[in-house]
Amino acid sequence: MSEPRRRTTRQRLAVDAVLRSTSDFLSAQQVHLRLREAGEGIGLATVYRTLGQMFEDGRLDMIRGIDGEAKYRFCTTDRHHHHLVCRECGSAVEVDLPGTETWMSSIGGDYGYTDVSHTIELFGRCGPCTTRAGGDG
Amino acid sequence: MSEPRRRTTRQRLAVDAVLRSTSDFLSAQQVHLRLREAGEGIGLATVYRTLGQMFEDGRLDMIRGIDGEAKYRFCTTDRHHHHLVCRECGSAVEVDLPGTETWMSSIGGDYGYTDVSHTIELFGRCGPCTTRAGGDG
DNA sequence: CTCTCTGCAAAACATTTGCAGTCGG
DNA sequence: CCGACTGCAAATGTTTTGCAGAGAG
Repeated sequence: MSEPRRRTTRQRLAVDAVLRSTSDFLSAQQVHLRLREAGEGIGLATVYRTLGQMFEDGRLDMIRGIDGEAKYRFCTTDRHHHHLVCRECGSAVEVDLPGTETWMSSIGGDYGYTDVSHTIELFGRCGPCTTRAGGDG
Repeated sequence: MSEPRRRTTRQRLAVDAVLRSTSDFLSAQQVHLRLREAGEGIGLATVYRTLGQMFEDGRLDMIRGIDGEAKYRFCTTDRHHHHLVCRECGSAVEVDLPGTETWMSSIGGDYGYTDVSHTIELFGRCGPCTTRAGGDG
């Protein structure tokens, strides 16, 4: 029942550092690539395992990209919140959707559902990318 | 430019029938399994291709399950809407979230984002499953 | 010393693609 | 007849797992 103790290893610190160095969501593959580029010797499997553990420990936010791959980022707050992610450059901002929690739960109740959770993801084009893209997609 | 003509084949009709026989979201694998069980000779690839085409033609709704796999269901309405899916049995109901479209767009605008789209998925435990599960999760 | 963590490669999965034969219109 | 459709299997790409050795506490 009790979760195993987590050790402080170089690999773990490296993954931690990569996530801290950006505010964007990164997939395990992306984290692994950055680590390799930085000269850190680390296996892909280790990155997957580490990310998964950090997520379970509640230290990371996880969203699913449009293709369904998991992407992670450090939690900025401990409150439940959502993200507005740029479809082009990947930058993301945390957005607060006041009243959503209550609203979603009540809707579930209307249909007789209990233990309702939700996934809300906003995708758009950020200011810089909008300017860059111009009027034609 | 013009999309290719779609032919009426036995396989296509079979996939169509499976989707019509339920109100739940089914993955390509699930559709394939049901077809096989029903004695329909059909390849997995064909199911994937057919489902993909039907989705492109706007005849199916697609959501991503918790594990990230694509699941499809017939569109009941042509309006944009969301789904409340039972985490245990997979049954789903379409829910209308009045004002959400406008709200989401305006939030995107607050952060300088344009062309904002959203993904909202509600997961819960339906009435029957709640009763069945009791107090222990 | 003990037990978690690591790396590598194979495994497990979902989904896509190449190709030659089939069949709808 | 023409070419879209089909099945199969190989190819892809992501994530998980088995196992023996390394290192944290």
